[in-house]
Amino acid sequence: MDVAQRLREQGIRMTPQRRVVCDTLARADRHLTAEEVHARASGDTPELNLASVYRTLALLGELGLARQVHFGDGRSHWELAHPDDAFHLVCRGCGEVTHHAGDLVDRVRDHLARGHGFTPEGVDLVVRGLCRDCAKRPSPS
Amino acid sequence: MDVAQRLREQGIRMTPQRRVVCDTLARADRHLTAEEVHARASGDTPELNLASVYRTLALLGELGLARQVHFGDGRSHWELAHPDDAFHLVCRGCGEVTHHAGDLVDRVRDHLARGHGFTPEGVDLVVRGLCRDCAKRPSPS
DNA sequence: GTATATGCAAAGTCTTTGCATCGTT
DNA sequence: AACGATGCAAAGACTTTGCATATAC
Repeated sequence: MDVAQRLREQGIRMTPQRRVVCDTLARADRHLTAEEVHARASGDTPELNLASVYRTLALLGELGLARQVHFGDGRSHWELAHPDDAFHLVCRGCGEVTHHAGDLVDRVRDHLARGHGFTPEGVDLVVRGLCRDCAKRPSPS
Repeated sequence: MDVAQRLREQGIRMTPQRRVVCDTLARADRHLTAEEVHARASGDTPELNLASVYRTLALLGELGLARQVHFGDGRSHWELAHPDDAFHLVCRGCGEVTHHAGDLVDRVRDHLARGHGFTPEGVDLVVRGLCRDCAKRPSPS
């Protein structure tokens, strides 16, 4: 975890709480809400307050170390920032969220870069629908 | 406005409040939050409660007549559903949100349709960055 | 006339903030 | 030792809900 270093460079302190939040995100198999980070991390050593989770997630976001994703359920979901710009498939049936690799996000960037005058900084691509398994079953809606 | 008809088909009643919300969305130059719809519509004839705005927007969303977009500011923004699947450019500088036409959203659909087992129902593509004007000025961050 | 929609106010979620205390540097 | 981070609790922002009343069909 080079987060400690990144923090030190910025004159920001590393604390057990921040470490736990980072580790939890790193270990996560999927995107976590603040509440979920808190739940998973509370098993760990230090007491961890939900407010601190929110503060840490915001901090990681500002530093570009974590990314906030909106799936349309009214909450924020977080993941460690990836170098590759995958996008998200959210299944309406089982709620599963999967990454989908591809160059689509890059293509969006390229497209905009070509004389449209808009400088893209972040691309959020979320596709909602039904995953293979849920499409087979009788539709949940 | 054929919304009245669409509602009747579903056995749902048309009311002045619902009409006002639809008209407000139709007249809107941009995506409106529930609060904004309420503010703009309150000048109109009937009393209009914010709760009814929320209820109407949800209804229109279910019927596929309006679309809910998340710009990452914690609120929902609404627009009448377009036939064309444009995506959204959100400027970090001035907050302006513009539609950007193109076949990118269609390409996402096509891509997924080709043997990935995921049935896309809705594609949310939001690009955050700086618009032409704001990019010229000293960066706001 | 009847079932549905509205208004109002209260409650619910998710998130942020103020402030005293604790802990990293 | 000093300043930033945490915990706690309270407040804030947005949205939903319960219930009596009004109203579209």
